[in-house]
Amino acid sequence: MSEPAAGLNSEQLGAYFALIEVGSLLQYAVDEHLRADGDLSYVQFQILARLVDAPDGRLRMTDLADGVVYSRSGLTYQAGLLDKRGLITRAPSADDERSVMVTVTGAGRELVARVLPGHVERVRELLFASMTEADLAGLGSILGRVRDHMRAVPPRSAKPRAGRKRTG
Amino acid sequence: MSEPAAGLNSEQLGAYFALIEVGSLLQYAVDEHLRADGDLSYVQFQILARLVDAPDGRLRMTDLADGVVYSRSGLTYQAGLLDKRGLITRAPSADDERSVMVTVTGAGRELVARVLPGHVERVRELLFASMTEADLAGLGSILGRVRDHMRAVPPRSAKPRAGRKRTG
DNA sequence: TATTGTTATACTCTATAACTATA
DNA sequence: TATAGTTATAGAGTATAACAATA
Repeated sequence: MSEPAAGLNSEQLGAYFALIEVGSLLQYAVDEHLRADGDLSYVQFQILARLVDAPDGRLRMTDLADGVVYSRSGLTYQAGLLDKRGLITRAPSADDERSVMVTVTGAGRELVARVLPGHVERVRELLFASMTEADLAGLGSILGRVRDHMRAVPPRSAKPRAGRKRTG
Repeated sequence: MSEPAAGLNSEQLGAYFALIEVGSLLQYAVDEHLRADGDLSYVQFQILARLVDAPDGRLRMTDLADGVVYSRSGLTYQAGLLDKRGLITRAPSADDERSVMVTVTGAGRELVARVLPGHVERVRELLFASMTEADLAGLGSILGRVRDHMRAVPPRSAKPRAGRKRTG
């Protein structure tokens, strides 16, 4: 990597490493907080947060999996844990008997509300404390476009990110 | 999170989510490639890459752990895997008999050289393809400063504390 | 005593494949 | 046949604590 790196100049390489490192450190920090403060993994928090944001606090398993980028079985596992703790409920959908609707319970909402302040506090402290207004605008703009691009790029393996099952 | 989020404005929230998502998608993509192309996890690749960059291709276990931000035992586990595959060697340090020096082997260097082109290709395709020169300069500058800040921030109470004090 | 690293162990998480049931 | 989800299972990875050796 001290070499030209066969396609990335040193400025790109630096930005790439910084992005990976910042993302990792940030995730590590918030994950630590969520576990200590709410006994939640980051994934579990994301699931709950999505539900809290959803109309009626309800989403199909598949929609959740699409968002969290998990295998179905992985989501079933996590949903099982959240269900056991009374943070969500699961019931067959009325529209489509194959589907399962996941709903946040009051306890789930309360837990999210409880950990959210500390969560955003960490984020602000780590990510935004050292940024100017211009930095924030620039970062948001650039990363927003990058994200859109990433989502648009067809996955190499040519299958939808949602259910990536190797060989079905 | 549809609420004011108790401390982050919507611009900050958007930047935060974009950062997490971009970082995750990027890591997922390169990890997938490294496994398919070199049977390496991202962590293993990082270890090898650091060694390739180090003088004489050698580093102490502790220095590696510091860089990769893992527990010692985790690094020992990963080093064991790489050692078994002949990609690194381990030997007691001459300076300090407690230390273990890790060295990349020729096979290790070859493997890194083999996967690197595809690796950077993915990064360019996903991360840089949609960015302008100005974007790159801005992103590198901002994230570089954020990383320095994150590294400088004293880690919150490690863990043993039940209720975290020391809010600043 | 503090530091370096390994080992033993337990646990979390994720993915694959086989399965059921609905469409 | 295709889709939605669960289950069984297996494997990778990580953290903790106990440990040995060296400083």
